[in-house]
Amino acid sequence: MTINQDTFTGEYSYSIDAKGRVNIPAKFRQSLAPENDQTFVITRGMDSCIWVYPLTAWQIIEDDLKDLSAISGINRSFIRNTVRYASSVAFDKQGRIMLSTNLLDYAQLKKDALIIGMVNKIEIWDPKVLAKVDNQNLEMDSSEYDELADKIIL
Amino acid sequence: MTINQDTFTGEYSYSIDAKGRVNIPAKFRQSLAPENDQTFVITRGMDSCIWVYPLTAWQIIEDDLKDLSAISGINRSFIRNTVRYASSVAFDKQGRIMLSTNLLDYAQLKKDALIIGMVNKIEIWDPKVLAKVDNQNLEMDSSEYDELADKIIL
DNA sequence: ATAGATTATGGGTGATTGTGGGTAAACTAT
DNA sequence: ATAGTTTACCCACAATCACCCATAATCTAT
Repeated sequence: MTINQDTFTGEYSYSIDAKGRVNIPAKFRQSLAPENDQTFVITRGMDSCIWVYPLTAWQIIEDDLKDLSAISGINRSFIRNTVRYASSVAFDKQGRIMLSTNLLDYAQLKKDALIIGMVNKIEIWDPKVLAKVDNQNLEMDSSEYDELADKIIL
Repeated sequence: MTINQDTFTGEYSYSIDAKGRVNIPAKFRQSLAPENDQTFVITRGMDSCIWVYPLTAWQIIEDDLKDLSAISGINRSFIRNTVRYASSVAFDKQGRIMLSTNLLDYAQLKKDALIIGMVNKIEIWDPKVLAKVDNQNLEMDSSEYDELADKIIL
């Protein structure tokens, strides 16, 4: 039950209420380190989903970004698309966070939300959108995939 | 009887109760190293079965995944597919773990469960499903087998 | 073989969790 | 300022889960 702190795994399906709130799975809340002060940073993901970081993890990303110059296009793109939409949110007494309409639109979220632990962060997906992306990934060149699978032995 | 820690062999047949709980064979619980805190990580296996890892073994996998940059799409997809169905579970005072309906459905488990030691992990099968897969494997020639091993991730 | 311990399986109950909604404070734009 | 809107905080309730106890079957050691 006590996994590594600030580490998230598993898939959970929740619903977004009329006010734009989603529940953060209890397991995720429990593994969130106390230093985070029950706070996450939500932002646009690089896929059509919302990324949710523990506050302290995000602070490290910000520090790293300060050291990056804008020479690399990927850096500029990352800063523009990711940092730009980031905001910190604490969860309420019921364990929910509020999502801005901006982020909801970006991730095409309506009623149902799929919350997936991605080890160091959390992703919030619309189920249909994720299914589509999954299919696209199946068609992707698998040699890189095999390389990864060689490194990480299950 | 001094076996290696976190090493599992043998086949046991158990029943899943109405609440979705299965017993972990006493021998397996005893060989689980104390650092695991009586905790396993369960996830989808290859074929229609559930994989059960000692917690510390899974943490090594997670640590490897943490080193992958999320800028690469293939990395994100790999991480997502690897951890998506994983969750950590401690066994209760009677030595049982709870299986989510998601995993039960995936492995087509109903009442009877076959628990098999796979050296570094444990597999949970529905007896009929395993029998079918065994037959398929007999019909497969070894060249197909090798090809598959290259393609299938994990 | 017998007694004691361990194991497998079932169930009960209080606590937690997910979800909805209410209300008052804070903010916006006229 | 005022009306309208949004946000923060509170309460409620049903469903689920964690934790405890009970019992029968099996194993262990004398």
